[in-house]
Amino acid sequence: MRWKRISDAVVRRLPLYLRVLEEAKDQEMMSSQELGERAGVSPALIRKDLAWFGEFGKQGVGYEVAYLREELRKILNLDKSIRMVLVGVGSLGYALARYHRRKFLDDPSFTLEIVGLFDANPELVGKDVEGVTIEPVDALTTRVKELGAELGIICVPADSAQVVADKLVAGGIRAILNFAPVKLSAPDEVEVTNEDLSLELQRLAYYVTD
Amino acid sequence: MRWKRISDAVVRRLPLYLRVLEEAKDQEMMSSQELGERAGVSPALIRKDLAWFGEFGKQGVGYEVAYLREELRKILNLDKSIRMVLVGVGSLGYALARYHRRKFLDDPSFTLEIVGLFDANPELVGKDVEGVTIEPVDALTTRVKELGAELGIICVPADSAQVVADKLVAGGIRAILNFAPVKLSAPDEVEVTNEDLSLELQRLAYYVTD
DNA sequence: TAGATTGTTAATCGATTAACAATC
DNA sequence: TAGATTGTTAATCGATTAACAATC
Repeated sequence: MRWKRISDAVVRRLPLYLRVLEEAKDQEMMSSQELGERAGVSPALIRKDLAWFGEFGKQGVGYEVAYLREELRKILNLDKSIRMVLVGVGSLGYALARYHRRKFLDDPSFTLEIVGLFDANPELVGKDVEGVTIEPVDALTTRVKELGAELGIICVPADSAQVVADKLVAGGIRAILNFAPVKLSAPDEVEVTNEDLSLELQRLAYYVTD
Repeated sequence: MRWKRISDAVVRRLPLYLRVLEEAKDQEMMSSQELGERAGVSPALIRKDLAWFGEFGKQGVGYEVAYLREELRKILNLDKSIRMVLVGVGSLGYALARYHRRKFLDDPSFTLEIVGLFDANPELVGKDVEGVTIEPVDALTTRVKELGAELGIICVPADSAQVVADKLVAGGIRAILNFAPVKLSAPDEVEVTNEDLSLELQRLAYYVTD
């Protein structure tokens, strides 16, 4: 799958469409109209987004739910297993690890697997979280290589986040989800998403005017 | 403070600017050039963003760090206390509650206060998290009113998120940060932000192509 | 066939960048 | 004063919407 560079705005909506299709398992066909209503997006935009990747619909009829769902899974690489590591098993890291491991163990169609957990605290090392043992963060780079991990989740404090990111990158990670409140620097090939909850709350405070 | 409707793209950047200014406490002045580099935004955009709210700089010199910082705090309502409630004290809710309570108790300039915690599980009710006691979710609406809460954080499972949101809205909440994997519906006056971690991971999977 | 809906092109809208006069 | 940087306007860029021919 080698498409031209697709805008992030487009990619961001695809998982949303996928979710709507997965929630409509009972249904045979779905129009861009209906998909749009359920996803909160205009029908024109949905057709335009999908057009970047091919032609998936039938004029006069709409999209075959099962077919479009599988095509979206392929586009998003969700048709194959994706290995992830999570670094920093504090309360947030633990919550995320537990949630995703459970989802992975429960649902065979959920292909995002946490294969490694790491922490700098020796007291946590050796502990088990839903079938994965916490390892020391020192050997992160080599372990990422050994595990073949492609996606990293950072839940460490702000001051160690960049060091961890560098190690993940050195280990060959392709994308990072960062919960530490810092702007990480990484090579252009590595996709970094900052999930900064403090920033988000401060933003919402703006809307709390009397 | 009654500005015309400011674009969300603008508001979203303000907390970022604020953070840079807070990290430069030692510094007297800062140009849009420098602020831009540190925040990862072009200098022109910074000047344009700030221009929506007034004139804060001096030509030929730049911005006074302490002054702009306080002005941004006023714009974002961070100069006054903001009361929040969090609903759903599972592992994610617990992690967020603990993190924010500690930050609030540690740092006197951090004005976002979690004043109420709620859960449907009777076993959790009565438990304490960093000085706040978990209450039953039944009385949510009246408790939100009593506490004067303005901002709500939803960490309940997907199937109860909309019910909780409705109760928060009925209680007079102004903004919601939603971690449940569903698109919530709420009146236009209520600002809803979805922090959907599964969607985010699925999006990142797109960038993990070989 | 008649009705409906796609894929796609053109029009619109909004956000970012470039440029520069004003001025500290 | 000379140099620098703001605030602001005009130009550009990109994303969304509207419209419609193609076609199931």
